[in-house]
Amino acid sequence: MVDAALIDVRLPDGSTKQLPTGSSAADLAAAIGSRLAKAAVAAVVNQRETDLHSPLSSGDQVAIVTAESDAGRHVLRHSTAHVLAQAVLQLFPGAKFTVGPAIEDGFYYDFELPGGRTFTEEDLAAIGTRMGEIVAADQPFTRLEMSPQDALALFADQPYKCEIIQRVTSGTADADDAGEVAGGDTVSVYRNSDTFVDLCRGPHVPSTGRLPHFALMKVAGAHWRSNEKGPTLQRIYGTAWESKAALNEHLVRLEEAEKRDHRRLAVEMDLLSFPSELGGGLAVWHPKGAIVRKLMEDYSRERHQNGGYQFVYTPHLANSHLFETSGHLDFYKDGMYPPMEMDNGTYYPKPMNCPMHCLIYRDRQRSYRELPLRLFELGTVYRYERAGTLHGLLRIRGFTQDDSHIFCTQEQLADEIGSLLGFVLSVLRRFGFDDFTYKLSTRNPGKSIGTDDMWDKATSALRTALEKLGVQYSIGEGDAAFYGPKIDIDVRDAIGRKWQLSTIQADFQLPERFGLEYVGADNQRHRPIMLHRALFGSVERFFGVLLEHYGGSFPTWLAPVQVRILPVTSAHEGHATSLVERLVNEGFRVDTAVADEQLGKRIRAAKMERIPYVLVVGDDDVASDTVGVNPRGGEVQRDTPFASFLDRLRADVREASGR
RNA sequence: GCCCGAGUGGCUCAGUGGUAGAGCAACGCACUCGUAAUGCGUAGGUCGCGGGUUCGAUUCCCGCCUCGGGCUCCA
Repeated sequence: MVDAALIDVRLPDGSTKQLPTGSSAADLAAAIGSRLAKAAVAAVVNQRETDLHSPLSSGDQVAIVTAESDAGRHVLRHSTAHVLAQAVLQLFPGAKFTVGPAIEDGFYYDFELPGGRTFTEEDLAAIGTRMGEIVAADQPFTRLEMSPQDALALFADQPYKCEIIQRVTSGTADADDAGEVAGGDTVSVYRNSDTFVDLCRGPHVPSTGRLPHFALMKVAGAHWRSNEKGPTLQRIYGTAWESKAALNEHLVRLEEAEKRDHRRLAVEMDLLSFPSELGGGLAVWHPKGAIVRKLMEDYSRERHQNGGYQFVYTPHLANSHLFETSGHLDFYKDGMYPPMEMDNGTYYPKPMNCPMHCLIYRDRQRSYRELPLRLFELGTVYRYERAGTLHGLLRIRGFTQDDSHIFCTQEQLADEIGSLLGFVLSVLRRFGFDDFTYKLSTRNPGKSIGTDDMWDKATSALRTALEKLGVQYSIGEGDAAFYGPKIDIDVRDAIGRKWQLSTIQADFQLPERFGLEYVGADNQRHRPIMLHRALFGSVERFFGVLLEHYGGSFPTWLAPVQVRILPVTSAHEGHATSLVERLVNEGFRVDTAVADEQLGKRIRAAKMERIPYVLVVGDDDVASDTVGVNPRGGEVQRDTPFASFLDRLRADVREASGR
């Protein structure tokens, strides 16, 4: 006998809870506990996200979404975007609002202001203040569902909202629209007040009073529906969190990231520069940056040498025929530097090294016994990146790839990719990265060449390698290069940011286009498969990422200056110089600073330069061949025998470099 | 490429319709010092570039360049 006044709902832990008929998810949360009720922002009922106050039915599977979960923050941010929109519409009569989704760490909302007005910093402050008032007013988020016709009438003076409604009704909605509506023949809207209502699928927090921990971050231009030719809108970025502490933590993280900005550190540490006389996106390396880069490259060469690679060199320019053969001129002409007309031909700076490596392969007949043939080059390429996209070392026009092309047989493919993955990870680990994520990118039919069969084989070889490695990976549908599928490896840095670095790409197309062959054991001609792969990706970009990862404090094996020796007074300068010599003879990078400034000041200068070891030598040290060791981030140790310090230094370098 | 913002000594920044200032860095002198800033002094800028308005522009206007934040793009 079922009590009609009660319903049973199922909870995530498998238990059931009995509630009065007509109870909402909010009532359920309250019935479970007051802490949960306080943290609840939305609910998942039968796998569908919904508002906290939507009524439950018997048999529903219900999970409460709390503010400190990823899903909960997403709801907070999306709701805060509505508060932002309300504030802007109030403060800027005639403003049109478009879309305002939650994004990683925050949200944005795009507007069109009357007369092409733009937001200023002062506007941002005023908008923030008005948002605070809306939060204080604790307006409810009330969901309403209506027909598209009624919705069009409701948003009659909001052309962007009408466009979204029309697109959804006509069945041409895309991912941009999906967050905005309920789907089907019903349009859902959320009303906050008599004057503010926004098109939205939801869910939302119960009321604006739940949203006090927000901050507006910046204003930017953006295009309607991401279309470069569409209207330019004014975008406001903001962030919102479940607590004051979480918001502050986020702001501190941003500050930390700013301190680590590689462009700032590169100037501060005198590593490299971008002279405007050179042109945008082109860097020159100063001695201190160059030494670090050389060490990185040396390490790379050593690993490749031991990994069965053969080194090659190729020129920076090539006749246009080469890039016609490779297909680059068909697919990436816009991204290539413009051509030079010379003698009887047209020449282009190379955007990639692979065509030239194909020519090396094709120079003579190859036997299956030579495969896999692994060619390696630190090859400098030039790509015409659009002016607005350049960004320090991370997006640059002239850069050097640690580029390898591996020619192998179909049968060798899966194994080769497998061992490549291991090789890539082991090299990255030496640079302090140990948190990786993997993405398998698949074919984009409109932007690729080759047969389905080729693509299927290559894709499954990559997938097999990932599965053998036993790692989680995501699929980038349609993200592949035009010539084949790929695996991209992202690393997470010291402060948790993700960077895309390494890539392994299968290529059935270039061997075809260049007519590459090998003679098999069967004495027949076969077509090899080619793998493109880069570990650093671009040496410049990798250097920039490393600089941010280490915050400028390079590990000892990479530090431009590893040891600075400071004589306490001029009387100890001779001794300091002899220690420099002893360490230089051991292959270390060491210098000294004469005693014409006070010791404290010289120590401070060395610390600011992030030198791993500062050695102080005075009377006692001269007498007994000891040093005072002041290590970066450690405790000062007086009277350390020089020989012990030398051991420590050697161990430090060996450990950090993995050699 | 598009939208917004910014360009003042090597760096960080102040300032004004009447041809510019601070701190740090550099250099010089004195101090010779035991673990994150000794004192005094000197030098250094055609105020991003070009044009216009003005008796006079670093300042106001226009164009360009470079940089920054986004959009788009990223083989």
